[in-house]
Amino acid sequence: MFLSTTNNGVDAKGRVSVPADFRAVVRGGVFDGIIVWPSFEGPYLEGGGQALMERYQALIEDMDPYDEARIAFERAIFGAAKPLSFDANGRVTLPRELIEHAQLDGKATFVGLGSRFELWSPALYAEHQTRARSFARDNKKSLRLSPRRPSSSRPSSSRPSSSGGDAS
Amino acid sequence: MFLSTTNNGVDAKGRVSVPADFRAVVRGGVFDGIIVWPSFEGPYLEGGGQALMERYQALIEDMDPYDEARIAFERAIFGAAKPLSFDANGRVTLPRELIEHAQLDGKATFVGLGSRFELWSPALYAEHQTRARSFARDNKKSLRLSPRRPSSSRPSSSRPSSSGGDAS
DNA sequence: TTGTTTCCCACGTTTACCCATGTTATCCCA
DNA sequence: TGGGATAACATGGGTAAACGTGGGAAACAA
Repeated sequence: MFLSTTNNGVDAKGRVSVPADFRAVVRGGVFDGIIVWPSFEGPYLEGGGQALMERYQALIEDMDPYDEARIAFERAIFGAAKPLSFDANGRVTLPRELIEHAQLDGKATFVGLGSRFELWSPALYAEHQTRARSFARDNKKSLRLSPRRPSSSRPSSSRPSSSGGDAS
Repeated sequence: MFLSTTNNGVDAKGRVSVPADFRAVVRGGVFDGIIVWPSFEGPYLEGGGQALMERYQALIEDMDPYDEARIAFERAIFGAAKPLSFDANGRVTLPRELIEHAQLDGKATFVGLGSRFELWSPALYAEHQTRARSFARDNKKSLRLSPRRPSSSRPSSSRPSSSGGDAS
């Protein structure tokens, strides 16, 4: 699981050290590296291991072969994704397009997000963070613990809670 | 898996370098090359390795023999598909009709789409790329990662083979 | 012949691999 | 508990191989 935030340098060749924790997450797959693509939400990159790509592929292959949404996703995700393999020291070389998209200039911030991660220019990330914070403050009321599991013994809905194995 | 987008040159002889990553995907089959056909959706080419063709064949053979859609697919894909073998440097020579269909003029953009790829004129692709990205952004909610299906133990070549019509 | 296609070689650029070094974190033992 | 040794990590740079590209000779068809 990709966790926490790390700030690493990007040298003149576009190389950046992937945090050791992140490397440990993707270790073991046939492809020893990460897969990175430009976000279509803003000036940052998204990434993950090969397993993440395979999950996307499984999702997409469930759609109709010539569905418009399917083709759009294929082009937006697979078409823009770059597999970046680790060198002997755990670094990857970011292609120029990705550096430009994220406006990286000597530094890059890895943000772990569980099943995937993001790569930001530190300045842009700080800005994004403050905005996200104030957004969260203004909208915190909508962040209640959703009706995930009414574990308090009140059988309000007639849902027989199919998987009852919540042994935590 | 075909990933990322690459822009390569098409010389006067119609030769174009297939990206090394793409070559690695199809390596190992009996036919050392790619199979390309004109898309019936627009001015671009579609392609893949021999394995992709076999998957299409399996799909089509599941349709009724005289289904109009089946005949159309057979003509559009198999009838127009050209196997292009690599030369010593990993290039293929595009036939004239394919170059004309995709309106290639000196440059060609390979777009990896997971199990297959597309070949575009860079200018035409740039146009479609922006559309695909905004479409994907607007519809990304339909791409939920969470319902991870437990049946994905075998990533590729999901040949059902249970219905015994497989008389090879 | 003339035109087309296939094979071969040569070249510049880019990339991946290799080795070296400073710094931080971790461990062990006094 | 503190300090030193040691390993892990991040970083910098040089070199050889891979990659994309161009052109020409030989084989083939018209």
